[in-house]
Amino acid sequence: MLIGQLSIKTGLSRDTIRFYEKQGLIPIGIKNNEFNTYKDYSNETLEKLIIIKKMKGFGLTLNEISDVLDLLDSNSASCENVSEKMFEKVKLIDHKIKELRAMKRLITNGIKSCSTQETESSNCPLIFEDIN
Amino acid sequence: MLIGQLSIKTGLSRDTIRFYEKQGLIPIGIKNNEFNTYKDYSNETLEKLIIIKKMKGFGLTLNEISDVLDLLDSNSASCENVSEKMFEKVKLIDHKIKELRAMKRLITNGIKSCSTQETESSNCPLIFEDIN
DNA sequence: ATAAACCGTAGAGTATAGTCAACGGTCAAG
DNA sequence: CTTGACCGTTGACTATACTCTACGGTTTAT
Repeated sequence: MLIGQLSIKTGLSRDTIRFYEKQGLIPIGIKNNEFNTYKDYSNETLEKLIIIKKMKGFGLTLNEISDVLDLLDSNSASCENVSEKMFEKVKLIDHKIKELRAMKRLITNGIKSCSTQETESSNCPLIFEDIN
Repeated sequence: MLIGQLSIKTGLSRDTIRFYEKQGLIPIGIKNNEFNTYKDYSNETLEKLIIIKKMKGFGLTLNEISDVLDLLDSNSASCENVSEKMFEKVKLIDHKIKELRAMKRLITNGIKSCSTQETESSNCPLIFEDIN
């Protein structure tokens, strides 16, 4: 099928599909018409795009999605292998959450030490004092 | 002082300092030597750079830091105003944490439904089935 | 005198994930 | 037969925060 059909069926824009094509997430469409330069895409490509959409919904980056699609291509997209990849992502998410919580603690501690000062000063210690 | 001194005193690279200068976070150094094109930076600029470093430690973006420095420039860097800015950031952080937790839930639910299947299939439902 | 160290500017490159515009060929409908 | 809808490619642009290179002038030390 042509890229327009792919776009309608997936809800992805043509530009986005072409971008994924260029990134190697989906195979390059085949030009098999002797009268034009239109590319033809297979049902497998459509399925890959649907998978990409789902994985994006999980918050995976395109690189991470690429890894999952590689499993598919090597016929090793078993629950075990896929779960493993997904678990790696969960660990990354946990790490980011920890970072954000540390950041928040740092700031709220700063605010606390700050609000005990008189508010009239235009030299708030939160920005002037050494890192606490 | 010259940029090299600024760099030594802050631990920021010259390139980074020049980048901040171009971004308007610090004022542009003044060329006041008639024999060269070297720029001179004030102590206020040095202090701003130190503040930038501290705010980066809090995880603020350069845009957010710019807002804080603006408070400083308008002589309104009171605890109240600074705390308000910081609290905005905390709200953003909370929002991101929520997003990440939702992402994690989605994935772990997927993994759970997946691991109940036999692991031999190379068509893991986690990537093939409709979004659950 | 010359080499090292420093200063300046402009512009390209990094990663992420597209989006948009320009330009040109093709296909289907009225 | 022409208009609109579709297709292709290339390249620029968005935001974030730098980093690096190239090129050329200056200052300092030996």
